[in-house]
Formats: sequence, structure tokens, C-alpha cells
Amino acid sequence: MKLTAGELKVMQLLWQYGEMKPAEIQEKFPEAIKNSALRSYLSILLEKGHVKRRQVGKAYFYSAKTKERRAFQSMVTDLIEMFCGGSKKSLVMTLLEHEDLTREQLLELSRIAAENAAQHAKCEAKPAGKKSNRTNNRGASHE
Amino acid sequence: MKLTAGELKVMQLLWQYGEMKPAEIQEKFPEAIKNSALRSYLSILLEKGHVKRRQVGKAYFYSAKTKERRAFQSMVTDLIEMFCGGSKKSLVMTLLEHEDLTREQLLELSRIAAENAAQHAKCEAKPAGKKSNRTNNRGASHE
DNA sequence: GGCATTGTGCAGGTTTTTCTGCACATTGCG
DNA sequence: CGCAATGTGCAGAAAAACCTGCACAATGCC
Repeated sequence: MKLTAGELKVMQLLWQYGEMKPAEIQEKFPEAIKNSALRSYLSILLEKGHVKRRQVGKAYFYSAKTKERRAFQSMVTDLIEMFCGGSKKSLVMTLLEHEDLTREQLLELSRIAAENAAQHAKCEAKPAGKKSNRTNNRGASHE
Repeated sequence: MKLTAGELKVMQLLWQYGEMKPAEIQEKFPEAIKNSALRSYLSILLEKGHVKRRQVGKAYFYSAKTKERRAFQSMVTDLIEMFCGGSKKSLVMTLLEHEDLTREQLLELSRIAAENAAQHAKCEAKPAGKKSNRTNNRGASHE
């Protein structure tokens, strides 16, 4: 996988807004960036296969090829390997214990964990099948 | 903050084993690395202030100056900003819902979240004070 | 002493990431 | 037409990350 900081910023915008041409990405970029610098990122991303582009008139429209979910998982996996001895549980525990979540948030998370556990009970002895996709939210704003 | 991949590997070893000289770090390094390459990392880390060193005879012993916790938090914060709209809760939810945790792990996590919520109830209206340090485990092996 | 071992110093190299400049082509408008 | 605006292509520069080689100094052992 492996996206650099700059590449990731571009991908974020493509994930969020969909197909865009360089100038549009440039506008939405978190900090000021020259058009040529941005296009430089795009060509690297194209090379690496993370984006694709479509020609319309003289302009190119870029869109994400790599899914946000994949990129996220890849980063979480790295983090876990580096800091939590490879255990996802450890990461969650650390987050629960050391980060400043409110009482309400903790209770909700507790509930969600319990629900997921119940979910698991139903398909015992099937270690690879998963995901009910009940409340799939990520990518923006639900605080 | 900002540690590169290579620097982080060095820091991990220093966090785990404490003070060491270059040759010792080199031995423990996850992949093969030349002594000079490793020392190159160490001098960058020294420059950046993430490690300190102590001379004993002709040799230097290096140890971590930056705390593991700080580095971890910094990376989690980055991840959250990039993928979860700045919400820690979102990160935990995503982990709970999409990652392959066992039923037992989920139940335990649910319990821990509930406990932490209870903890919070006791010091209402104190948003900054925290941490009971009941089961402080991270950095290695509890799967 | 001679010589391998273990350590540092340091002056670099290569590759990747980040960013720049400029030439040039097309389009729209006065 | 002239010319600004908008787009691409491309050839890099600059900085950071990653890695190497070699000189040399101290130590221990024959």
C-alpha cells in the first residue's frame, strides 16, 4: 500500500468529492499548493495505481482507484504492529483507556462491542466470515 | 513529533529494551541492517531530540528521550484526523465493527468501556483529569 | 609487538518525496 | 487578430530518508 503524507491528502479529497481535475483538487487542498506540485503528486499516484484518470476535452479528470477502507486498514495495521504487539484488541484498549472519550461515548462503544460479540456468537467456528454492516459510518463527522 | 519508519523501529527497540549501544540495537533490529546505517538513524534521532546518549568508555549508550505514549498518541491523532473526521470515537467504532476481533475480545472490550464510563461518572465536569491505570498494558503481547 | 575485535567519525552516495519553472497548446472574448 | 485564462508535459531542483565505505582509535589476546 504505502501512501505518503502528500499523496494521502490528495486521496482524501478524491474519496470525499469524487472525480476532479487538478485545479479543483488544488482549490480544495488543505494548504496552499502550486498546481505543478499537485500534478506531480497525481502522476506519482497514477504510477502507483492509486488513481485513474479520464480525458475530457483537453483536461484530465482524476478519481481514486484505491478504496479508502483499504488505505485505512493498512495504516491501522501498521500502527498496531508497531505499537500494540500486533493485537487489534490492544489498540482498542489503549484508545478506550487513555484517550479522552466522554461517558456517553464509552457507553455507546461498550454497547456496540457487546452487539458485535453477540453477532459473533451466531457464526461460531467460522473465523473468517464477518461483517454485518449495520452502522457503517466513517469518513466524516459524527461526534 | 514525526518519526519515519526507520526511526520508529529504533525507538521501538529502545522503548522495549532500554539503554543500548549501536551494536546491540543492530542485533535486535527487525531486519538486517548495517552498523553504519543504524548509526545514521541514531544521529538523526539525536538531532531531533528523540534519543539521548551517554558515553561509557569509548562507547555510547543510547536511550529513548521521547516517550512511547507520546509517539503513539501522535500517530493515532494523525490517523484520526485523516480518516475519522477528528473523532476518536469513530476510530474505535471502525475498529470494533470492521476488524476481526473474537467474541471474547469484544466482550472484554465492552466491559472495559463500561468500566471507563463508570469511572467518568465519578469525576463529572472535569474534562481534563483522567486515567486510573488499572490495567496498563501495551507495547507487547497480550493476545 | 602484531593483530583481530569493537567501537566511533564522517564524508559521501542513492532513492524517494516534495516542489518549481517554463514551454506550449487550446479556448473564449474583446 | 491579440491576448488572458486554463490546461498539459516535462525536466528537473531541493530536501528528506535511507544507506555505504573507510579511516582510525582503543582494547584484548597471542
